[in-house]
Amino acid sequence: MRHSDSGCSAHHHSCAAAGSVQACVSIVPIFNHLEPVQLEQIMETVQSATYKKGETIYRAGEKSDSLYIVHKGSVKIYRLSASGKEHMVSLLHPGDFTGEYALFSESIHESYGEALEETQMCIIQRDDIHAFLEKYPAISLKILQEFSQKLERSEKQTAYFATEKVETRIALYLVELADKLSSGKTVVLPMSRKDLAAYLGTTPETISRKIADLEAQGLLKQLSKKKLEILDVDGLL
Amino acid sequence: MRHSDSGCSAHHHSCAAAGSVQACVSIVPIFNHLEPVQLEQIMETVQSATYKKGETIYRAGEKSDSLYIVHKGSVKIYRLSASGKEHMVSLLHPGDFTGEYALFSESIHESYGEALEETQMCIIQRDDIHAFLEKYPAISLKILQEFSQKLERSEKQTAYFATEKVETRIALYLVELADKLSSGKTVVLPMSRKDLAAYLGTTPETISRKIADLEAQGLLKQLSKKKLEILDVDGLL
DNA sequence: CCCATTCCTTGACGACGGTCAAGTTTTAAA
DNA sequence: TTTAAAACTTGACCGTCGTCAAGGAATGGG
Repeated sequence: MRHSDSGCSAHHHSCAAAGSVQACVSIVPIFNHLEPVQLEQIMETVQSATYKKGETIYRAGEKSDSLYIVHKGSVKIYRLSASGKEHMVSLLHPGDFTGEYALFSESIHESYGEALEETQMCIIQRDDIHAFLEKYPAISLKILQEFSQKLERSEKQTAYFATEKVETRIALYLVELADKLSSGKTVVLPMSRKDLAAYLGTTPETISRKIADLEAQGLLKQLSKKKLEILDVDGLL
Repeated sequence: MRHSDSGCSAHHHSCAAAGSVQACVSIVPIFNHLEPVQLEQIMETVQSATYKKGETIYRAGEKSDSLYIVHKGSVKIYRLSASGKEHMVSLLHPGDFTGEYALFSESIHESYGEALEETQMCIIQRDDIHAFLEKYPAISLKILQEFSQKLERSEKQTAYFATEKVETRIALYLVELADKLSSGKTVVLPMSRKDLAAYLGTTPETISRKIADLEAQGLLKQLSKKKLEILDVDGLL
């Protein structure tokens, strides 16, 4: 097992030896089913890094050779199109990970990772992951499960873009959010209009307008910029 | 290893015991690196089925518990949106597979599979696959590679839909096709305008119009309905 | 070969939503 | 707290593209 320390000395973000990193590994679905002994082995190889709000974690074009797990904070993954438009791929919270592509083929990042707040990441090198997979094949199955779920969601997402108009995509997003939070009927938007637009493939202006329209139709109510009360779920669909 | 014969007796498509199924397994990237002995074991568990043009292989809502590998012919995978619009997810050719989601979690199909011509499929049951993965962990790595590639492509696809307008998507599709076929500058569209529209998230009318526009701009030339000569790759991008 | 069906193309029209701009509110930094 | 910057909203305008409709081309079965 290689104890690489690359990625720390040469960067401006702060790094730490694996200290309270334990939680980081044990909250990830990929690893959280493992025996304590195995967990400990993995934790020995984990790098930790913290990023300030707005700081870039990786950028498109850079070599990609590690798995990033969010420990604390949140991370925005986005792509830039040839025409310079931003598309947000996903928003990562503690326990989520990124960099999967790198694990199984030499590759470079096609997306950007950016901390949305003070964020701590756990980083595992590809070679270390490979060693674990050989040692504990059960991990492969877990990763395969995660991958197939991600794939399923990504294809569903693509289908939405291909077949639904913006208003429908926004409505679907709000309903999905309400389901996920299951916080009654009040939804808290987890990001700015700009980011939401980048996620849903539209513009901040259209988001504002459509939410206003939905409110005018009596389907929801804006409690504040970020807080919406869903009044009629079926009407939204 | 279980030798299920479900899916044959009860259906109207024709089935066959594993006969000339050998090629089927050995052409798949997932398996083609295995030893002959291992290949043979897998082949013993393979079901074979043939479908006529237009025949449905599986539909959304059905239980999903096998991996489908295309042996001969071609298959269209598509989704139907709530509003009834069709989105083509992919077009499968010999060596391609589908049904991956099912392999790692109890699940039902979210898409439809339809034979576009006389097609022969090889079918492997989930339980059999699982047994192989435990026996030969190397297969997991291969599948993980395939998955991460599919995931990468799917996210790129989503980004296109989110950020590019229809004309750009069509142009990008043509260029990609030209690259893949590497057949000089002549491209043969592998599907009808209707299917192409379902793939690119637009309508047959718009496809016709945009291709006509591109021709008017001198970027390509229609040799026939399905044959296009790319005149200016850079102009298309 | 003929006919019916499906596929493709083109036109007219309008809706959806992107862009630009201006004004307002919120946020964060000094 | 004050001030600058960023975020949000709303209006006006217009380009892109989806819809509906009609005519022509290609395809396949009898």
